[in-house]
This record gives sequence, structure tokens and C-alpha cells, in this order.
Amino acid sequence: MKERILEAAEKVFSEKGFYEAKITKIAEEAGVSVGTIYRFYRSKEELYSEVIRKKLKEMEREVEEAVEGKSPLEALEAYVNTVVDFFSRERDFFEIFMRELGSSFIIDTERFNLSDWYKDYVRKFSGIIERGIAEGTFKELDPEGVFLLISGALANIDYFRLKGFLSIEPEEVKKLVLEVVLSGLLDNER
Amino acid sequence: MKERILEAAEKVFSEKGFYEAKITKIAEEAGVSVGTIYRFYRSKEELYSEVIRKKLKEMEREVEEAVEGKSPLEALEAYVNTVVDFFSRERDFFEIFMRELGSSFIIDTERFNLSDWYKDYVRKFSGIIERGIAEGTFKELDPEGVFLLISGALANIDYFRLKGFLSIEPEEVKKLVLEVVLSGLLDNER
Amino acid sequence: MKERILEAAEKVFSEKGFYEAKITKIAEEAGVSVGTIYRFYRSKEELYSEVIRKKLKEMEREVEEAVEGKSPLEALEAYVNTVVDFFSRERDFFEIFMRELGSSFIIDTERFNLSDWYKDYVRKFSGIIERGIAEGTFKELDPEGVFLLISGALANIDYFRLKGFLSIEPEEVKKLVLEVVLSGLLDNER
Amino acid sequence: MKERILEAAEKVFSEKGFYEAKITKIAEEAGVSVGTIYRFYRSKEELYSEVIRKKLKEMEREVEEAVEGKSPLEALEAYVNTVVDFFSRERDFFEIFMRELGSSFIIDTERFNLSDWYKDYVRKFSGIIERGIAEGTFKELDPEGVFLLISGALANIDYFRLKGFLSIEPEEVKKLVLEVVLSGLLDNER
DNA sequence: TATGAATGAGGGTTCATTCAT
DNA sequence: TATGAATGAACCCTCATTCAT
Repeated sequence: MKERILEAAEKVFSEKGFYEAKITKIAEEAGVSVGTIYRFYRSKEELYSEVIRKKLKEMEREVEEAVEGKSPLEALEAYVNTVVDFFSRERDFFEIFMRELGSSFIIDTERFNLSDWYKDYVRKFSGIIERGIAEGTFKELDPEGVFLLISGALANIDYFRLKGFLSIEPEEVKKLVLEVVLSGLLDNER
Repeated sequence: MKERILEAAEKVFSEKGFYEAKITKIAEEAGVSVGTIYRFYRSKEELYSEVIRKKLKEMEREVEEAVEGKSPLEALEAYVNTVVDFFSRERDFFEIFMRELGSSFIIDTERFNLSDWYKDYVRKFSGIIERGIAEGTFKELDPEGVFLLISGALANIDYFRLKGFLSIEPEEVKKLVLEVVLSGLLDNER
Repeated sequence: MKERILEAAEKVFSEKGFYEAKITKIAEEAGVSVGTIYRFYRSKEELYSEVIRKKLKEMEREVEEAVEGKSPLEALEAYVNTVVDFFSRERDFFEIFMRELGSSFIIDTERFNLSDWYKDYVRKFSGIIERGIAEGTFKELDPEGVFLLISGALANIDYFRLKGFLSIEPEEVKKLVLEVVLSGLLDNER
Repeated sequence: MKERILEAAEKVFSEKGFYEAKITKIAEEAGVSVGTIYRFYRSKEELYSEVIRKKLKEMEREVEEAVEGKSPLEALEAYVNTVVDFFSRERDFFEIFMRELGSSFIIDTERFNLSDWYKDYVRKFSGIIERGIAEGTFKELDPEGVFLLISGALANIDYFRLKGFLSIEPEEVKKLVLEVVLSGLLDNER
């Protein structure tokens, strides 16, 4: 029930965005009454927040598993692969994620309390870069900057691909980003 | 007057986003009455659209001037410098721009008719990459993909910088992106 | 509920006219909230239109029943009697009807789609006159013209009576109109 | 100037009705500024009222002249002829007149203070009927009722004619009304 | 527990009226 | 005197939220 609501919410929020998504539409889509939604979620905002939180955790877990125990270089490749695959699979959520990236979730995210999550996320995975630098594989660059570079690039290209603006395969997105970024990142002096 | 309204709108829209921005608030901020806003703009949507359109044109013009007549390599550097400078100067608009990047402006932008603008923008400046490839300076990669990589990376890093999440100077943002991307882009085979 | 709203609307529209009638007033009068009105009617215009449509159908049905199977002469008497009785009973609606007669309902009634109804109404009941002429009871006059003469006369007198400008009984209104019109209509040559 | 405004107002009010007529439109039509309108008329209502008052006086004067010194029978004919001619000439005003007949002007006319005018008008010209009865030409019927009958019939038929619902000439309208009403009114006993 | 009808605050928009120029 | 830009009160309508059944 709670699950059905969450899925319906994900669908509707992704299609319409937070403000144009109507609770009645979500209820209809989920096959429950609006009253039932309010039994599980205190407000529209909480429901929205829950959709993001849940998917974000899923994504985080997948990325962690993919990256775990790997060398920085392999981990970076795994990161890119996993994220592209995740977003290919979770188009609805990707839509929401992109919207949030550039709005409330980072800005006044007190509302959703997601900003802390995101800071942690960036800090955690920029650790890959950090380790790469420490072991001498990567150049000495700001690790968080590099991570943001990669994730920004990835999201932007993939978003246009999913919108149908760029005829390119997911695999090519991965290849492109990795090729460009890794050449720039690897310390060839050695 | 029209200018005052536009500036107030830019401020309020950037702080609140389209939906949370109230016309009364914009009027107050501009020091005019609600009615006056409607003398110049047919609707809240048109006002919003106008804010974006105007700044976008400014940005486009600045970038064009910076890039004009330069070699692909220099043009790319100029592009990065100009965009970072523009967004540093135009923080309010940058906020709006980021929101739009991940929402309507690309999706259902028929509303604002900006999607055409953006396609043109990508096509136009990915021309830099194209020329670089043609003359053998850059590797053979999808030009639009590369352009989206750069602009996505740039926006993402800079956004976090402006949010105060990343203590890094604008100059370092430019350096970082250029260093990583150019190393990855330059065809060292030759 | 729907009924309660319709009755309140009839009352307020009759007192104030379409433009001066406020939705909040109708809601208050009906003892419901504004939102509830919009559950049943898409807009103020639709509500207004519904008030008219419903009463018009009632009136039409009553008149049809009264007239059915009667000779032209008797039918005409029945018509006059029924209309006067209907308007005596439905004062609120009569107010609205009179307003509409001289405005939108005939003019740009596309809005309410009542102009078609009225044309049909005139055509239908001018059939009484037509039959009367055909069978030689009535003089050879334009049937629709005669019908409009009767209904215009009736409405005008009755309206003033209901306004209290004319101290006359409903029965006298019927008598007056029938006496004058029938003398003028009957073909005494035969 | 005042005249130009009045004519523009008449035109716009007749086309749109009181509420849909906009002051700016009237100003534009008159070739003056809105400020100028307010120099001559205190409010939109006063302007509307003035339009009606002026035309009504014109109509009254024409009718009075036409009727003056005539026998009841001739006066009645003159009345019908004059009114139909007046409305044929003054279509814009006729539109307004019809609207008012069934609305504010009679109801809460305190606003326009026209209700007194109308009562006087009815009383004055029902005098024709009264005299006709006194001298034995007309049957003993309620004079005001008869007058309202005639004017209601006349307005209704003529309105439909002007709307294009009834293909009939003005002359035939006069003939029809006179034929029917006079046959009904004349005391043939004598 | 589930329903969905009812609520009503809130906001975009209009337009008669004013008043500085 | 004439202008028309500026004003802001007023109103229709939406939709998240509640609560009686």
C-alpha cells in the first residue's frame, strides 16, 4: 500500500514536477483514496521527500556496492557505470533528481532535509578521487571538485540523451565521460 | 520601470522558484503595484520567461563575443572563463538557470519556448569542438556530448561553490575544468 | 446538495444579476463552501447556465403538457395560463429570464447555448398559431410574429405586476392578454 | 467632446453590455483619454445612466410630438410607428434598452434613477388608452396593462427582427401589432 | 482502517478610478 | 485642461488537507 503510493507518487512527480503534481492524481494512479495517502504521509511535501529519499538510498547502496573494495581507477569506472545504469532504469526518478539538483533540495532543503544527504554523498564518493591522488594515480586536484565535475557531466549528458536530444547510447555516455575525464585525471608524469 | 520589475522578478524567482514566488512579493520588491506588473507582462509566466530570455541572450552574446575568431582551444578556454564569470556576476539568474536546466525549460518548455533556444545554444557552441576535431586538435568524440560534458561539469561545480558547499575560487573552477577536460580532449597522438 | 446550490444560485442571480452575484454569496446562501460549488459546476458561468437551462426545461415541459392535444384556440389559452402561473411561482427565475431575454441569451448566447433552445421554443409554440391559421380559426398573420407578440406582451405586463408597479391580479393578466390578442387574432369573417 | 464620449459609450455599451464594456475601450472609441471621460462623468455608472437618459428623452420627445393633438386611435398608431422607427434608427440604444428593460433599470434602479422615468412614461402614454376608453373608442380594459401589452409586444418582435431571427420588415411589425391589438381593443359593440 | 466529499485560505488577474505631469 | 500610467481592492478558482461515515 505504502509502496503503491510511493510508486504512483514517483511517476506523477516525475511527469509533472512537485507543484503541478496533484494529490488526487497520485491517489488515482495508486488506486487508493487521498485519505489513505494522508494515513501514511503527513503532507505532499513529505511524500515527495520520501520518494527522493528512498531512491537516493537505493542509488547510494548500489553505488557503494559497485565501488567497494575496488582501486580508485576501477572504482571511478564502476561509479560511472552504476550511475548511468541506475538512471537508465529509473527514468522517473532521474527526472525528479535533475529538477532537485537545481532547486530546493540544495537550496532551502531544510524542507526535505536532503542537503545533508547530498553533502555526505559528495564527500563519500569524492573519497575515491582522494585515494587516487594519495596513491599517486590521479593528479593533485580538488577531490570534491573533480567528483562534482564527473557527476555534473554525467547527469547533463545523460539527461539530454533521455530527453531524446542526443542520439547516443548509454554505453557511449559512459565511454565518453570516462575517456575524457580519466585522460585528464591520470597522472601521466609517472 | 520595466527594468525594475524585471530585476525584482529575477531576485524573487531566484530565491523562491517559480511557484513560491508571489506576484505581490515581486511588486513590493520592485516598489510598484501589482497592476503595474501586468501593464508590462501579460502573466506571471511571461514575466518569468522574460527574465530567463533576457539573461540568456546576454549570456549568449557575451559568450559569442569571447569565442569569436579564436582557435578551438582558445575558444574553449574563453567559453569556460566567460560562463564562470557570467554566473559569478549573475547569481540570481544562475539559480533560476539551474532550476530550469533540470525542469520545464527542457521538458515542456513549449511554455517558454526556450527549448529551441537551448538546442541552438548547444549546437552553436559544440561547433567549437567540431572545429577542433576537424583541424586535428581534439580527439574524435561526439561534439555535442563533449559540450554537454563541459557545461554540465561547469554548472555543477560552480553551483556548489556559489552555495558555499565548496570553498574554491572561481578562478580555480575554471582551472580545474579546463585542466581535466582539455587533457582528455587534446589529441596527443599527433 | 447540487439542488441546494442551484436554488441558492437562482436566488442570488435573480437578486443581483450575473455580474453582481458573487460566488461566495451563493455558497453562503446554500450553506456550503465555495469549493463545493466547484465540485458540481465548472465555473460561475456554467452554474448560471444550469439555473436557466433547468427552469427553461421545466417551463417548456409544463407548457407542452398544457398545450398537448388541444385545439389552437384552447392551446393558446392554455399557453397564456401556464406561462403566467409558472412565472408567478418562479419569481426568481422570472427575474433572470427577463434579464436574459434582453441580453446575452439571445445575443451571444453561444456562451450558454440557449439561443438554439429559444429559437426552437419560438418555432415549436408558434406552431399553435400556424395550425389555427391552417384550420381557419386565426387570421393569416406571421405565426412567429404573433407568438412573439403574445409572449412579449405577457412577459412585460407580468413583470411590472411582479415588480409591484401594476396592481393587477395574475388572473387579470391572463384575461387581458387573451381578450385583446384573441379578438385580434380570430377570423371573424367566417 | 462630451457628445463624442456619449456616442462612443452608447456603441460600446450596446455591443458589450454594462459589465463587459471597458472604460478604456470607450475612451479609445471616442478618441479621448480615460481621464477626460472622468472629467465629464463621475463614474462608469453615471456614464451609462447618461446614455440611457439622453436617448430616453429623445424617444419621449419624438413620441410626444407624434402623438400630440391626435385622437386616441391615431395616437396609438403614431405611437407604434414612432417607436419602431426610433428603434430602427437607434439600434445601439435599442440593445441597451432591451437589456435594461429586464434588469437593473427596473429593479434596483435607484442606481440610475430611471425607474421613476419609466413609471412616468407608462403613465403618460397609457393616457392614450384612457382617453380612448373615455370617449368609447376602446374597450374598458386596464389602460396601463394595455400599454404594457403593446410596448412589450412591440419590443419583443422588433428585437427578434433586429437580431435577424425573424425576416420581417419594420413596416410589417407595425402592421402586425396594430392589426392584432386594435382589433382587440376597439369596441365593436358600438 | 479506508473513503472522498467538503473545506477555505490563498493567489493570479482585472479594471474602474486617481493624480502627477 | 487633457493625459494615461499607476493603483489596489475585489473576485474567481484551485487544491492540499480534514473528518464524518
